[in-house]
Amino acid sequence: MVDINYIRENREYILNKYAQRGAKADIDAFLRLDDKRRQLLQKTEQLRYEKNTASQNVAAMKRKGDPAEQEIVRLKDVSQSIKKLEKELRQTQQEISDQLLGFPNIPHDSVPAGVSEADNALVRSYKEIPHFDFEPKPHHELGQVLGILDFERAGKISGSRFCLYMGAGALLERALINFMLNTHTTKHGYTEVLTPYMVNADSMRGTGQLPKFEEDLFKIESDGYYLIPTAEVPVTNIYRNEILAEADLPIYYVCYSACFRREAGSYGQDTQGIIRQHQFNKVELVKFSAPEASYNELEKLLSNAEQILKLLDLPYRVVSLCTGDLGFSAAKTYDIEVWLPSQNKYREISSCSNFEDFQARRAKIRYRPKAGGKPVFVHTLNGSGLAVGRTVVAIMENYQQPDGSIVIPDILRAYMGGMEKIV
RNA sequence: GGAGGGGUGGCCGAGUGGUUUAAGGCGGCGGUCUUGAAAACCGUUGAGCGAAAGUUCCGUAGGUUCGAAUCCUAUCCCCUCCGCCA
Repeated sequence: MVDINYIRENREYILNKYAQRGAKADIDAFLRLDDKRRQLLQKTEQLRYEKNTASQNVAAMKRKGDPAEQEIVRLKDVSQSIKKLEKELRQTQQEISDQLLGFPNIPHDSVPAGVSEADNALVRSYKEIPHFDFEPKPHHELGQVLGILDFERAGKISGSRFCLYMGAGALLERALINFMLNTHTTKHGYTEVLTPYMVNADSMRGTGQLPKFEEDLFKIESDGYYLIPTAEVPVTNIYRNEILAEADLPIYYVCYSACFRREAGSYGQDTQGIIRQHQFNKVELVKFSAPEASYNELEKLLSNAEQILKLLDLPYRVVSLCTGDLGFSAAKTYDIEVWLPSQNKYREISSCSNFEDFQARRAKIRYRPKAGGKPVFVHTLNGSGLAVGRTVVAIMENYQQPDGSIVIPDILRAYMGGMEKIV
């Protein structure tokens, strides 16, 4: 959520930034509504003041035994007016907050301007694009031949965009989860958490999935719960409606979770293999930071995620998303893209974002400055560290051998009972 | 699923229609005293909106009333017992 005062005071700047984003937001209509609200509020409070003081008089008169009927009759009118005004005020406020919840975050000034993926800026890349002496196969072919991925039976059990891992495939997925968690907890200073996979609507609103992106979520209609599309939701909401101490910051959490996405509107994309699934595993990094430190924390978080790919020795590049490609809640996002030989291109495997106070404002996550004074909204950040299924894809494709077997990266062997190769 | 009990400030806890403008305690902060500390004593101590006056907030949302923490309705959460259950 964007600060309403900030909108009031920086109309031009925001119009410009939203234009860069390609966001449709009628700021002027919004500001007119805000004016109306403040007028209503003033009138209401005046009347309430009158009511409160007069009510005390009635109480005093009654105590003394004086007749108060005349005053009571007059107050009846005042009370009616207040109710009318309050109703109008409530409606206006609701309208304002509805609109405000629909406004996207404002891109940071360091974000490159652009309209689409093609305008994203390359930050750096790691490792040469590998050359194969044979035609590299896609992971789903390799997986089916090796008997570690079974899409047909997954379709029978659930439907399309689900997958069934067998044997060494399941073990590889589990090994990666453990490897990632261990690396982030022991080398990068994150605290491990394990959260619910079903959350309420307030949590979804807090991180920005609701109200705008309901169609992307799985909902448990009978109970009003939503399946989390990322651990970002439950982990960020740990501190919803709380005031932290400045000494608590920064907070680093790492969380493994299954993630659930409806993938509405992506029909026909990545229909083969496990690139795009309704359910997938992810290890997520989440940070709560003081505002002045958050961009430095973003760089550190990004390099923590990159470290996983370096340890697995997979080729990747980092891009800074342009204004037009930025997600709704993010002020700045780096994507890490891993090389997939079968597609002959880089594919997203992690997305690392600074949300500044956009989520904190929605979720009311604040801290009290050491120096004293009013509570301040924290900055929230998160990034995949990494998407596990896509890491499996990258390993299978980059470590495949001419005979269709897959060499296990050194660092993972200890997590797989010493296994060196999937044959 | 059934029966009961309960949600009040950072925490505990009083408050069943009108000086509650939320008592009291703990904790925190400041001070007195002290070589320093503890103890004791004194003071202070929530959030939102507003330039301010002021106003709102007692789980949440409605309602009754001139007036609601207090009464009514709905709803969420927590606890106890019973049933079911990994």
